[in-house]
Amino acid sequence: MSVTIKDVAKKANVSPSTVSRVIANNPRITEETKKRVREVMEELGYYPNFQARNLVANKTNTIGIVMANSAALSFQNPFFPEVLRGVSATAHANQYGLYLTTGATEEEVYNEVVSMVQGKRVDGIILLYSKENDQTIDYLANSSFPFTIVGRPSVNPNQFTYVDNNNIENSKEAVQHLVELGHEKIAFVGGSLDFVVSQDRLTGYKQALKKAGIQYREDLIFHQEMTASIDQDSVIQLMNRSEPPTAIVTHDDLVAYELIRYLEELKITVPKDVSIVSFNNHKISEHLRPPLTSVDISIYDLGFQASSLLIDKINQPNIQDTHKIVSSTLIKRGSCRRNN
Amino acid sequence: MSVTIKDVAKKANVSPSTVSRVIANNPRITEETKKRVREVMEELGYYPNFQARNLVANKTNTIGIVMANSAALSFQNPFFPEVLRGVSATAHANQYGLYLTTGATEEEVYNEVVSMVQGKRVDGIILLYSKENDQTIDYLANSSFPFTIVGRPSVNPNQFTYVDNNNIENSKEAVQHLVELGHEKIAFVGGSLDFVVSQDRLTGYKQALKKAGIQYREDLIFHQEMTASIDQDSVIQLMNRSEPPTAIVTHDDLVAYELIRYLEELKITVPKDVSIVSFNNHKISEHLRPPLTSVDISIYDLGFQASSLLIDKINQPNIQDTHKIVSSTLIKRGSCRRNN
DNA sequence: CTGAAAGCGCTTACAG
DNA sequence: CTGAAAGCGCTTACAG
Repeated sequence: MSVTIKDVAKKANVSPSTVSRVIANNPRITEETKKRVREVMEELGYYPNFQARNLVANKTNTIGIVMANSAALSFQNPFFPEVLRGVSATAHANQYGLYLTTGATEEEVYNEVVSMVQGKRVDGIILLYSKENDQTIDYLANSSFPFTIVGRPSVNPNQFTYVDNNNIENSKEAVQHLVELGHEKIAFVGGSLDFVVSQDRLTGYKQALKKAGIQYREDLIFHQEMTASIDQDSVIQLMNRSEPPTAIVTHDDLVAYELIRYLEELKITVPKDVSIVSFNNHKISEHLRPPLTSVDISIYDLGFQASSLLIDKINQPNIQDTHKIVSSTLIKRGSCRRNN
Repeated sequence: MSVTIKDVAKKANVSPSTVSRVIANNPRITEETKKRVREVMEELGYYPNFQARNLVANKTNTIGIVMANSAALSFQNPFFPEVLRGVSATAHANQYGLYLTTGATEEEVYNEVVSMVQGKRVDGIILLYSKENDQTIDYLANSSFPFTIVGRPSVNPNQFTYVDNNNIENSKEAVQHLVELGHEKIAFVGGSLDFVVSQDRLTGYKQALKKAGIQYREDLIFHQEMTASIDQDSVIQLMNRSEPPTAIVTHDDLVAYELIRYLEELKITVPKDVSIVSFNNHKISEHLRPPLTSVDISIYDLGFQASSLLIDKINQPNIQDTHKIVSSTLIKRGSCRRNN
């Protein structure tokens, strides 16, 4: 079998306890002993068994990453790799590994989370989403287990530690940009309203309209449930309205490009006939035609901060719940034009 | 503290061994006893401690995912989420979780892998890349630890279990497509030559040229080291050659679009002036302008199969090494045109 | 069909 | 400064 602490102890003529203390770099051990033990460890190729260590230390040095609903869908969301990149940076700097849920349904994800927590598979959890009436978040909230959320919790925000953008403000700004360009018929294509981010953006949209004295029209609002793809028929419907929009707000750049394509098939050109503002500012959006006006929500930072806050919580269990608002910027490019 | 097997045993008036057997659904336990024990487990909210179970069972039900060089760069590669989606599907179906490396350098990744293996943190490993002279792959090859590779190993392929596309053939086909359209000056923008996939595609490129009787020109070959972005200066250089290319093969769709943008700045239009064939067939490529001719390499499948093969290896340690070639298709779209 | 005991590989008071 | 012992929460031969 593998080399254990006993093998090292025997060969170095010390007790297993001493070897353990050398690994922990306990100051009460002589430098001399340490040196000798370390040489033997090297020689034998000793590596600590994580399971044994985790069991007694009650610590795993692992962060659990929980995706919304279905792993499969999350992987297709351009948000995911970028937020993970941010999470990974902090995790790595603090010697944490990453454990991913793979559940295909909300129910499965919930069960995975419960077993991660109760089974002590991870030291803390990052929820990559915030939605209403989510049993996973309810469970965590009642568990006193360290976790952070990417997104504003739907209720009692000051009882949670989370990171978020100011989504209401972002959306308001995006719409105001269109209003300033003379648009009044502005459609809104958002994600599922179960997600708080979608709710907030819709709120910002409404606020901007109100401020501009524009009547809110239900028939210009769309919500994409679940899928990462937009529905072509909805686009056709939308543009066949008696008063079709001259501008559209979408919730992701790739969705925006898909939309642009469908508009094109209807002989509608962006930005000539319709202006578009989007969210996420995908790396490729500045290089595409038309270059997309998009809100950069600092996805990397969201992940980075969520991970930092979580590690703080793990290390200081009684730390107060807090939140961080990550900055956003509206990047103006060629997908918007003054409405004549 | 948490509820343990002992608590359940006491309350159910059985021994811890029996509780353990109920968890394992051991057929030698009466249905009656099982029922009673399960009720108590439910009542007490018992969940098995993974660390303890893993320690004694010497099994973690976790797959380690190893990315090339740097986690940060891999996260930015569109290949990553899609291959992970495939891996996740099989893993989930077989009740495995996913553990991700976060290393920032090749050295760090190597150390993470060694400690994952020796520390028994995972049951098997999927290498998401194959490159030459890689200490990680060498280590795994000598360790008799279950692992699979996404990509053809650079040496002794039949001593490894891996999945791959037929990259030589794919590349050859892509180039032949351009040749058939009358192109002779065909540039090649590939990834770092350390990666076997890049080598194979270059080989396919050369084979296609040779077959068509076209002279190979070193000055039309570019390799992107590490980064996910193309270098604008290289594009300028390339197009300022005395005999600039009329067609370009790139290794990723998003790279292709970035390239197209830089060409545009030089007043070079795709496909009018230059045709482009790419790899990966990104979901968005059919919706963009120009729609990209791209080789669909079934990334999801690569992940799915790599994961399947790995789980087979974990369950049957003496299974023979094998490999799977995943199909690819050249998807013809609007980025190529006949050379006049 | 079930239990008592040993053990997985560590860590950590408790002694000395 | 170091060691012997107990214990983390499980599983699994070995008995009966």
